[in-house]
Amino acid sequence: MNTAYHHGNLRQALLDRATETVSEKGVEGLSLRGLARDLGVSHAAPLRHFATKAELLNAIAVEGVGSLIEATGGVDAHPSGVARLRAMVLAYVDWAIANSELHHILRNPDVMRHASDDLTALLATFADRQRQEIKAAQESDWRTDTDPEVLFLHLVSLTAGTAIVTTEEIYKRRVAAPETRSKVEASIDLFLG
Amino acid sequence: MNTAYHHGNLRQALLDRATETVSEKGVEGLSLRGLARDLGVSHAAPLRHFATKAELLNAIAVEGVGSLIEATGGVDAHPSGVARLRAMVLAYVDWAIANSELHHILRNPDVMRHASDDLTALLATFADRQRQEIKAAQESDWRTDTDPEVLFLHLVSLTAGTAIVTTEEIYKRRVAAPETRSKVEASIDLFLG
DNA sequence: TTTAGGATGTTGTCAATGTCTACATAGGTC
DNA sequence: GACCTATGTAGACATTGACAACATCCTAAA
Repeated sequence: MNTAYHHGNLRQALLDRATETVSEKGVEGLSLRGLARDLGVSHAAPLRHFATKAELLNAIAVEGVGSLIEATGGVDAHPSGVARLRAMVLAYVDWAIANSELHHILRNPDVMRHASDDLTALLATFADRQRQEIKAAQESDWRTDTDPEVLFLHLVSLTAGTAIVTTEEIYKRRVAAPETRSKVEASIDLFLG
Repeated sequence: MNTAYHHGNLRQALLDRATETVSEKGVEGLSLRGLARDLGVSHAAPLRHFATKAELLNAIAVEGVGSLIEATGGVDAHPSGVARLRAMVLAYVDWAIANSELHHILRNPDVMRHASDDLTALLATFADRQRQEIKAAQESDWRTDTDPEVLFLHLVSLTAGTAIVTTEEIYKRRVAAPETRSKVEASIDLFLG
């Protein structure tokens, strides 16, 4: 039960604290030793759970994508294909806003550079879901004359782009405030409406 | 005349080599000392030009945005507002594909975190240009019934998203290949058409 | 109940790195 | 020809990622 030795649950504590630190000070600002200090363990303790810094970042990303998939999963209640698509995009953006630290980590090339098989598999799962929703929407008579792959490209671009623009500091200030959320909906509806 | 001391033009050499290194090994993989070794100068020589690693990365980003602005600048020849908008978006995406290293650097939170005033000013310039093109397009009768700020949000999201999706390893494989370029055009036209 | 073995932490160590300080030299200016 | 500044060098230090050797707790098999 909640086993573990001196600490209790070091692995999860590392993940949590690391997520905070990265969102505050970036990947550069994250150090395994600093993490160990924060949690009151010895400098090498983290290595028992993550052999390398990249491995830790990757684990955070896995958690993140899992959370994203979960957040965009409660979509099945909606009837029409387009409504589901819309709900999914908005759920994505809302998730990115609510979990901007995780979202930033997923966007960080230095994290994705070392993506594990687990992680890429999860991302593939999510992409499949998007493709599937496109198909369903087309079957319910939405943009039936357009190449599904073009719609997919558009969806992914727009979704990722919107999440970034509403989330990253550099854009946030310049774009869409105030009333960001309602503008996001209007923007999405340019595609889905 | 190509002045300078032992090296010749260390500053530019640092920028160039650093850009290469970052695109190969990421920001984490970039080290000032490694850079110095590559260029055959002493370990502290780079500090004469960039007091800190962040400063170097920032300088690269400034170069990058400058190049982007230049690349999207040859747009004025086009007549209609929408055609100009279209040309600008495609120029952006093409630039991102042709200069994916620079594009990645601009997308890296660890770079943007330390953005200088110069850099943010350049980015603001680019954003202004985008806003202006939207206005021109609306004046030539494109989507006149839509809030310009919503169009701006949509444009920025779609542009950034498309560049990312066609450029970053994780997406590239899964989206739009083959014939990426023609799909990109088709996707953009869903918005501009 | 004891005990072997794995999981988890600790301490010690090493090379590499960012950054600082003190020193050297080249080139242009008065 | 004597300075001054830009540029580069040499040395030093704290921090870091990573490895190895050792310690301790926990569990399951005997």
